[in-house]
Amino acid sequence: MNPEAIQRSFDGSGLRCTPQRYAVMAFLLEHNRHPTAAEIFEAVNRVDPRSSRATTYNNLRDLVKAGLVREVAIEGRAARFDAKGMQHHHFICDRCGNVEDIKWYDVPRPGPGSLGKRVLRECELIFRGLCTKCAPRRASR
Amino acid sequence: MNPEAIQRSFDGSGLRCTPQRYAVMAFLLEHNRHPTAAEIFEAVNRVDPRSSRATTYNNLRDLVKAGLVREVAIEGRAARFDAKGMQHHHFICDRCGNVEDIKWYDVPRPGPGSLGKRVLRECELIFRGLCTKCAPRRASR
DNA sequence: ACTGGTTTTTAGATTATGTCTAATGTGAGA
DNA sequence: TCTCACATTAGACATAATCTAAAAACCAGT
Repeated sequence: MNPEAIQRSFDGSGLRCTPQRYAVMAFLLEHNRHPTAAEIFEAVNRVDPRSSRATTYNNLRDLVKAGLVREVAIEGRAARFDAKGMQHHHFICDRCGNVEDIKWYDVPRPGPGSLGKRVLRECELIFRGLCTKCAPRRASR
Repeated sequence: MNPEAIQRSFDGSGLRCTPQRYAVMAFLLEHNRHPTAAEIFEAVNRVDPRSSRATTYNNLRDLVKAGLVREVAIEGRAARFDAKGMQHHHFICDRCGNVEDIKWYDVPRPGPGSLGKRVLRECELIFRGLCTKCAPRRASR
């Protein structure tokens, strides 16, 4: 996604394109590392303009609410963030907690019988195990 | 699951069957409400014997490590716990954060091509939307 | 029953993560 | 230019969970 596209996605969600917000989005788009809020904060502050911690959290929240970014909660660790580019599934490493993308494929939805009156918005598949780096030393945590 | 079965499942994992640990497991088994650690702590302490907060957390961790209990991380909220009885999927409410069980059905696994050298342990499906209680007032958070 | 070693529990301090507050800054439209 | 809603900020605050160090419970072997 290029700068203008980021602009446009902000416009479409009624979000101003501030330098701080732009920096967060741009960082997420050019790293599919699924960083934590703390990592994003640090990264965008290694280059100007300076952004505060509160602003980083505010912007992440706004972007998630706008549907431009996905938040991934992980047991016992900080949440991770992920620009919603192409659809994909997630692989979460038991050992290091890193999140990696798995090529998207379609998932069968539950029958209306088991959903009842619930309103389904999305449906995500999460794989767990050991990532490429951790698999060799199949250690405990 | 009856008391002896709980005993046996503890034995099988090398965990002593202490009153505090038993209380946690029994509570999880008789409520499929997916309570938070705080709720479990409060609940087991409404009846004797008293269990401390640290012990509740310790025991939950032990049970998760032993594979008897599942932990479900939820964005912006406390983790929830779930005795692993029958296999099932999870529905997480966008509005109230409650977790509900969805009848299990088999999920296609990714091809070995997209997994690479990763070691797959499990594969869970998470549905999001509004639960039965929240669907009527389809509000924002 | 006593000993020694392991596991478990405990209260409270501590850490980690994220949110809130109140003041200040910024920019788009009248 | 004025105005007002939106953004940013530093630091206080809140919440969830973990850690620490000491005491207690438990078991196996004697």
